[in-house]
Amino acid sequence: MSDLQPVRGTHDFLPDDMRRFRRVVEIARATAERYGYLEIATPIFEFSEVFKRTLGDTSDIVTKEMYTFTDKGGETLTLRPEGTAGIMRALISGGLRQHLPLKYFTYGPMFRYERPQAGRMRQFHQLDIELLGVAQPAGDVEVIGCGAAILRDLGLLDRTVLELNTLGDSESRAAYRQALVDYFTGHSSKLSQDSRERLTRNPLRILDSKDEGDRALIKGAPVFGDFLNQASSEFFAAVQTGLDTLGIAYQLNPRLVRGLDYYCHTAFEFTTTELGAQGTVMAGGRYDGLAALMGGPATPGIGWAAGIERLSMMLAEAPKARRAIAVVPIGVAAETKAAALAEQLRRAGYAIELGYSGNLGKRLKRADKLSAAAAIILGDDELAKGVATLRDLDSGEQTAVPLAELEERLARFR
RNA sequence: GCGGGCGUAGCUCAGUUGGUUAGAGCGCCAGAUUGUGGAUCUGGAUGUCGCGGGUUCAAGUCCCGUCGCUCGCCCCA
Repeated sequence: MSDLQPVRGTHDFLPDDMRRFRRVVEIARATAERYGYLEIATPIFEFSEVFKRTLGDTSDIVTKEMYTFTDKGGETLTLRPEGTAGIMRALISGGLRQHLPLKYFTYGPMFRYERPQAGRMRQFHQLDIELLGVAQPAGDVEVIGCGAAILRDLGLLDRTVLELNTLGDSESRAAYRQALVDYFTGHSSKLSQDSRERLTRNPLRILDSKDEGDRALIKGAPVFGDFLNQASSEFFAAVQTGLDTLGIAYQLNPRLVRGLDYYCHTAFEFTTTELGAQGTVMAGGRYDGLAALMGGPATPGIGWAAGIERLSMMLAEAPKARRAIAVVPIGVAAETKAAALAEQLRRAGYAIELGYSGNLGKRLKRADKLSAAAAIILGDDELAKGVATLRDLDSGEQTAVPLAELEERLARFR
């Protein structure tokens, strides 16, 4: 393996990629702010226990996908595979419970040792929204509504489908889980290899199997609705009513399951058919049991994570870079003057490109390549008269402008 | 972790049943144009043929391994 290759599953963000990335983050941040979510950031690594305890011993993330290492002090640390556990840790360790309810927005890199695929990287980036301390279904509705609003503001909402399900409370889920295990154990000889393993690890996952044989069996499987206790049913009904009120379209998907153990009640995913196998663009749910799982006081929570790269891929075009203005000196004397002028204009708020070498033609060519909006040409003729030649690079028109008036005459190229 | 497809110039690709110095378009550089970009014309440079090994007189081409990308499974955002 060459040292000059990027590490498998990582990639560089070049300016075009970075502008897409920033558009996603900036729109998400602005929209989340309108919903009252405040931006925070937590470390990208934590003590491994933070993730081990919360994500469940059987999840693939914990059993084979974590980037775990020992630091020089002998501590076992893990590069975060997801964002929620770190935020919950911050809530507990920072004594933030006294301020509940809390509404946080964050984004940043996550790390999972997975087989890379389009839309699936070993270092990838997520947006994250968490609403902590709200046990009411109104919280679920707001969190989903905020996610929908971000997708709408990105122009992507009508290219996704919101799938919705409930996992019930722990009592309902335990009963249903047992019923599923009983049912599938009775037919285990007909189950696929994958699903036989899921039977012990995460039986709910079998419902989501793509195997044809499994699907036939699933048709006869117990239905979760029959196992939801009254409280869980009412909670789910309230969430649906809330979404209806806001005019947020969704499809009920009884096979929608969460990968992580701490979820309960509402589970949802915004999915698209445009990204191949990695169709989930934003997903989340309620995690009332998480805080207790971490050893803190019980604190209800609901949130979602969205894949920034996946959203970026759906953006039709990279946003355009800001168009600069090129300062083009001709000759040694002008060169010095140009540097000073460039600095002056930058301080005044303009984006200035200063070619570093070459004659007039070369520098204009470079300005054109950068898609500069205008060029300020400074030569001996101009210096003698105390003017600059201002050239509009779109129309080709150019005029002599006294240096003292340059700043204001540039305003239309800002 | 499992299965399929693919790696030739910066990019998109061509390269006949193995056969001399590996090609095209786009892009890049230079000149036509020493004070005027985009268009055009002329010229130029592209390259460990992913990497390593094997077969052969001879390998971009065949075989094995490996790395990477990709599609699906798994998992998940």
